[in-house]
Amino acid sequence: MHDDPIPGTELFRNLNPEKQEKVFQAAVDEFASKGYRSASMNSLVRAAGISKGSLFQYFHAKEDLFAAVVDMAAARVKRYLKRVRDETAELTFFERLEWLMRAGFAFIDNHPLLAKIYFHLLQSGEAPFGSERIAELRRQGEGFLADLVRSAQRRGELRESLDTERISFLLNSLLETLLRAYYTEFLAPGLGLYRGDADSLDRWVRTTLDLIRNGLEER
Amino acid sequence: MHDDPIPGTELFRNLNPEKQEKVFQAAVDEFASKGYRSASMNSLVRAAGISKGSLFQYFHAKEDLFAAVVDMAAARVKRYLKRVRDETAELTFFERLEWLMRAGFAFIDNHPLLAKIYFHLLQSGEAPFGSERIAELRRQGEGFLADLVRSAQRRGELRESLDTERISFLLNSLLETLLRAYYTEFLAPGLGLYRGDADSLDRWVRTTLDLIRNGLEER
DNA sequence: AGATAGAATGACCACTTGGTCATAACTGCC
DNA sequence: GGCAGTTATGACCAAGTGGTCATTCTATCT
Repeated sequence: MHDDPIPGTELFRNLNPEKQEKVFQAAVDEFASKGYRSASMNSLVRAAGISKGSLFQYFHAKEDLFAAVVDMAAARVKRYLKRVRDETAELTFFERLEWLMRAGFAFIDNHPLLAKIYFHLLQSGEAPFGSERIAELRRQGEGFLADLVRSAQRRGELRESLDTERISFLLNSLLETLLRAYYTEFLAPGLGLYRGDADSLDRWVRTTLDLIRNGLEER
Repeated sequence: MHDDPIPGTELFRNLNPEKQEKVFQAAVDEFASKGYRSASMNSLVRAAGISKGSLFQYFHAKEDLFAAVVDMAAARVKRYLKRVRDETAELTFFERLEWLMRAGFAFIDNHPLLAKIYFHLLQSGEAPFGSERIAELRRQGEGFLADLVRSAQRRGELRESLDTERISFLLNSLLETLLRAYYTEFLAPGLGLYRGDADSLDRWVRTTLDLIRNGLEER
């Protein structure tokens, strides 16, 4: 369906797809559960059931393998953002935000490991490549939100006076926290967000949207 | 002024204060710049100018040393929260929030390394002890915000219908992101928050408070 | 069956890790 | 000075790291 370009050395790209998949999936598992630094090529190799020599013939270095995994995660996220944007073009700003949140939860349900890698990178900055790449990923997410805000302003749904860029950053921060807490145990202890069921997520979505829409002040 | 209890073994507690300070400061430096896992006792020992044997006589394990550093950071944060609460008791909710944010920036200016350790722990969960300790630190911060919200509700400043706990979580998320981005380069690329000057912080404070107070909807 | 090219292997390398412990150095007391 | 008790030291340990490469295996073609 989505022909992602195959990463790695020519040798790896010529491998039969099942073996490619097995190796790549083992890498995703390893990086998702331990992060870049603590991920171990030895344990990866053990899990994938191949020899260390082979792995290093498929990817020249740990760094390259991680970059390939991140590329894939980022591409998936981008596709999901694009889909939300296109499918909600006719809706109001707050309806679009709601869609975005629910699609985010669904994305985590469908790709829990990729989501973990993606958000972990965004939050920790722990990566072999420079932080420029990370900043770029952030801009991608916030730029998407900024587009939503601007087009809502044009339609008169949001106040014209808003500081679009800063507001997008703050919105992004709210959504990111929510999504991270959905799969991270200690982020929202006792608040029913971690692995929450549909009802619980519903309340979170409503509460968050209400804050963003109306603020807290009594009037 | 604040007599924090001295951590470590009896031997360490009997050391002359300058040496205590030298060792502890080296630990703070190391954990702040590398996080728990990647912090190296070898490099710490080098920086402190003592032998490895001595360090392990002062603290039995890396884990103990880290716990001592975290205890100190958490105690400082707690004191700073208490101070804000007491000194702003007469102000309105939004004035108090503003104080809280500005005091947060000042805290980072005064204790950049401790702040880094504290927030890194809260965000990454990377610690030798269980996540219960981390959850407890989170509850401390969010509980503080929840108190502010509730007392403002009693005074009629905020809507009664608010979901206090969830709102506190969201507010905490906003403030935490802002403070983290103040000392982290890649979190808000190109938005003038990282190491921002007084004017820039001013805009951020105003924009954030405006969102929290009024929301985004045109009315 | 034999030759050849391509792929798989794991012993091996230099290096780092947290932690130990026999020994050495220093201290105050008689 | 000689002794005793305390503190400092760094060589050493087992385990782990990312990465290499000479060797072996395997599949294909003649």
